[in-house]
Amino acid sequence: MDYQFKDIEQKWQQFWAEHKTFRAENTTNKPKYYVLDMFPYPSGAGLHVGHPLGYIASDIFARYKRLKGFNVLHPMGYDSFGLPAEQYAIQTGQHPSVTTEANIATYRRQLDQIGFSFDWDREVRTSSADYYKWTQWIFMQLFNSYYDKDADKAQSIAKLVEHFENNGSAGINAVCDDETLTFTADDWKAFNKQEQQAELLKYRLTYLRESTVNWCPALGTVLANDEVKDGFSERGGYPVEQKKMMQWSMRITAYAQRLLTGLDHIDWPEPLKEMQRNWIGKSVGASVRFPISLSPALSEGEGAGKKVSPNGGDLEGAHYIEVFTTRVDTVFGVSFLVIAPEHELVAALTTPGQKTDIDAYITQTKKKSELDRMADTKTVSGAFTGSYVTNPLNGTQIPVWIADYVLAGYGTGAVMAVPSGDQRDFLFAKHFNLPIIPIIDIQNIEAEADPTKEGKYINSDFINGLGYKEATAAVVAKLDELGLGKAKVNFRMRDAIFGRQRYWGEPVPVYFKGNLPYLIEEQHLPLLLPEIDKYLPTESGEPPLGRATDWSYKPQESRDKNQEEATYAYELSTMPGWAGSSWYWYRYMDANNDKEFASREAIEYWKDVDLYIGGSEHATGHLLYSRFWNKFLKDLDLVVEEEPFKKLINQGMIQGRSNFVYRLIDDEGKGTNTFVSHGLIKEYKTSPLHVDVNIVENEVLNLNKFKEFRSEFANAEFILENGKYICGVEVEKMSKSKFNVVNPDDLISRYGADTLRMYEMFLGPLEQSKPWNTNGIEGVFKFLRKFWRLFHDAEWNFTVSNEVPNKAELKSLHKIIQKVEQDIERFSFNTSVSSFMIAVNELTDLKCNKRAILQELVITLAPYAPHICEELWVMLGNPAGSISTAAYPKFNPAYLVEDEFSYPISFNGKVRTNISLSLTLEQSDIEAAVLANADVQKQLNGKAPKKVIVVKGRIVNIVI
RNA sequence: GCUCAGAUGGUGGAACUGGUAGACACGCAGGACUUAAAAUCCUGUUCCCGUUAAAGGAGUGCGGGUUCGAUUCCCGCUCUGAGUACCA
Repeated sequence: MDYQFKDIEQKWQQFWAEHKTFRAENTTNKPKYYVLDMFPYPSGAGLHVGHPLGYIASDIFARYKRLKGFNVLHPMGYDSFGLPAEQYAIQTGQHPSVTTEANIATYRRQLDQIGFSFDWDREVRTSSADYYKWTQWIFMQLFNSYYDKDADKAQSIAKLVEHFENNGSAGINAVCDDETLTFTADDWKAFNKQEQQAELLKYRLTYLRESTVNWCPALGTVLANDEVKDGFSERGGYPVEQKKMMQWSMRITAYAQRLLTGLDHIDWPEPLKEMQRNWIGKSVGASVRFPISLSPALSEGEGAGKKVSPNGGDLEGAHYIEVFTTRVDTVFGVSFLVIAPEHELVAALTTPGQKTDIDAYITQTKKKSELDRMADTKTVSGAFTGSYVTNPLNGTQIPVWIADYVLAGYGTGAVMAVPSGDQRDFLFAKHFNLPIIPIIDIQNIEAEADPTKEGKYINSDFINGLGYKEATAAVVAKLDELGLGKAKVNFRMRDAIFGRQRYWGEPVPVYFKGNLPYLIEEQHLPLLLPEIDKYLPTESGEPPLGRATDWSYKPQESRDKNQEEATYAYELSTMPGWAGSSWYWYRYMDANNDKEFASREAIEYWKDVDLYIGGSEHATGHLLYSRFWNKFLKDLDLVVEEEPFKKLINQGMIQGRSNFVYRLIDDEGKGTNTFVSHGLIKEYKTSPLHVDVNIVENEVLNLNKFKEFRSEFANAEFILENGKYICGVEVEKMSKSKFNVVNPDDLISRYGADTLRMYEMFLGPLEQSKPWNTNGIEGVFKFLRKFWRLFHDAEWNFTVSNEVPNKAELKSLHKIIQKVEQDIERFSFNTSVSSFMIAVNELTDLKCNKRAILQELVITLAPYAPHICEELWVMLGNPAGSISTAAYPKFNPAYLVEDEFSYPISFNGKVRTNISLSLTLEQSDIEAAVLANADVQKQLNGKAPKKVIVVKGRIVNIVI
């Protein structure tokens, strides 16, 4: 029979499912290998050809590792909580679980027909209660923990309570919202329960606090920083504004340093690590305190000499402005201070004379949206508060300004401005006519600031004449001595906002008593998502869960006593999309466990993910949060590895490749029904028009299908070149509106899954982004037919011989055995596909149908094209399904050695002659033979060579 | 602006640590088979010059360098893509 891919693929997919061929065991003697894909959000659109790219690569790798004798865990699931299902529910009233279910069914069907070797017994769905029970459970562990800086790990909150009871706040070195509050053990005991809870909330790793959040009015919810791109929501592209709200947050900042150092120990792409480093944004510098001076107006007369703010307001104990700087060495160049318009001391620092200016400026800043503020980086603006601070090192009076280029959210929201060394400060100083003090001898500050670290300091008191390093050390030491500054590390990363005002997410297992959050009892997990009638926020602006009729908690004690009155309202917001995906790889280890999130045994066996394949768009979201949760779970000794994903590969994005037709424009400028082929558009006036890529083949438009494409084209006429209509091409995002979506289902029904799998790999390097282009899939399909033909005679009868293979055949086979092994280990699947084509071409030329060769070839190809290989494997007389546990053929380098070899010799770098030599010659003989060769002698022309270059025992170049 | 990645035929792309650039595939051209088409198979295909065959020259974004020898290493530049952006 000819190659009938449809029958073959259906047969084997069914076989694998029925026999659970790819089930992974948690107990075996084999070494483990965990291959993970980023699980998909099941969207309504289904899969397009870009989605399976990474899955195919990981599947090849997983199948290959099985052949190499590993017990491979290769699971799949769905990240099924999320916005689109909810938006759809709002529009249609359809419950999100219904759409989600339907979408999962589509995904499953599409995944199955590509022939992946997933262990479906371990499937997880983040939206199913037996999964999110454990997401809620981990939330509870976070709530019950604080970060101990001395131990550098998370600890139980009970330990903190114990410490407070015995020692008060003294001796606690923990990550906390408000480090200034101190109390004794007696104070603590005197606090009532409410006050104690309020204090503990400042330490908990997940906590509730009023914070500025990214509020998206269109979506009616807050978004995390990584979900906002350029002032718009990542999903939907709606505008995002800043708003103060009580919000759940995750204290990821406690882990900033560990998240940073951990990057050095994992095998991830460097660009991705770099993105995480930038996101964490560590800067090493110093904090410096500038004592607030009396305003000149108040330095005489009534109130003179009193530590009050210039406008008579209370400074609440703050007698200085604290700034963060990475260039403390430039402190003598400070000519003004700038604080953010939102800075808490602005009101207190504003003198009566400056009040109008400052108020006007603040109003103006507030009006500017976040987006304008970002776009407008050219204009210099600001206002003088009227107040001064004192330079702690030389007593200079320094004016305090406000300006929106200083961000309230970073550092202390205040900067010391050094116009000679910082360009923004320079522009500000020029604009407002403030002094610019040169502080380094080689500085050139004619036209712009010069941030050099070379040269010697000038105008800088005790560091004059020093270099950068010594100066920095000297300044830090001096500030430390004065108690006005110290070395400090600052991180850009903020705590992650954890609450979402949405319905379709995990309910937060928390109820409120006296406005403070308390955890529900563990035996009441999971806290099920309630049914509601509509998915919009309530009329009073509460999140959708506010619509639930019985959304309140009865603690166990009141349940026991059957007390009706003791019920407490549950939290109304739900968890963000990243909650469920921040630990899912552990669930796969023990997916059906209803006692624990995963058993200790399972975790100790599988440990971590050996290979993770997914897109780089998750760099600062999922991949960072996952590392954070993993480290937390490690601190609690619930998991065994510090980092969850040992090796990570980013598959490139598949872009769309749009085709265009060119409509002829008539003299009046109106579009006609005539279309001009791409090569001729310069000679006509035309306008481009997207055309469905599925009716274009190798840029040639199928004219009949085009006439059916839209009714208006039924009578279309064409101006052709060489009898064909050639379409234009452009690379764009894959989207329905651009008619460039290629559906894997179509390709599979035309060419089969094996062809699709190999073609996706053949397209180019896995990690490179590239436009999808179906041109060329024929080549892979032809290859598989050729491969099939190797096992058959001219009448398509299965015919293999038991003859002993000859040297040429063994050479072809072992070349491919070695190549595939090397390529898979290097993740360069595309060149392997080429090598298969070469091998099969060679064996076809040799008319080789020998069992010994073909059997091994089938195993080698099986990870790429599993269906056809399973079929041939059985035809070769092996038991069905056993190919997945076969052993990868052993490479024997002896077969690659040739009897005779030929290679080129260059003279002065130019190739002049080709030489053939017998391998029976000894190494030394080879060199002599080359020099004695007639062609070589002719080139040398009787002279002795100046130099002879030998590479791997061969003379490759002779310098005359 | 900063950080990172990249630039090789008509196209996708090969070339592992510097050693015959363009593997493999697509496309294109020619041929075989066929009444014809499709499918299949064979041959050619970096460019220039030339041709019966040859022989020669140039060539991996641009300019320089190191080297017997550079797509590969170094310096400078141009362009493309990605991330990030008043981060003090």
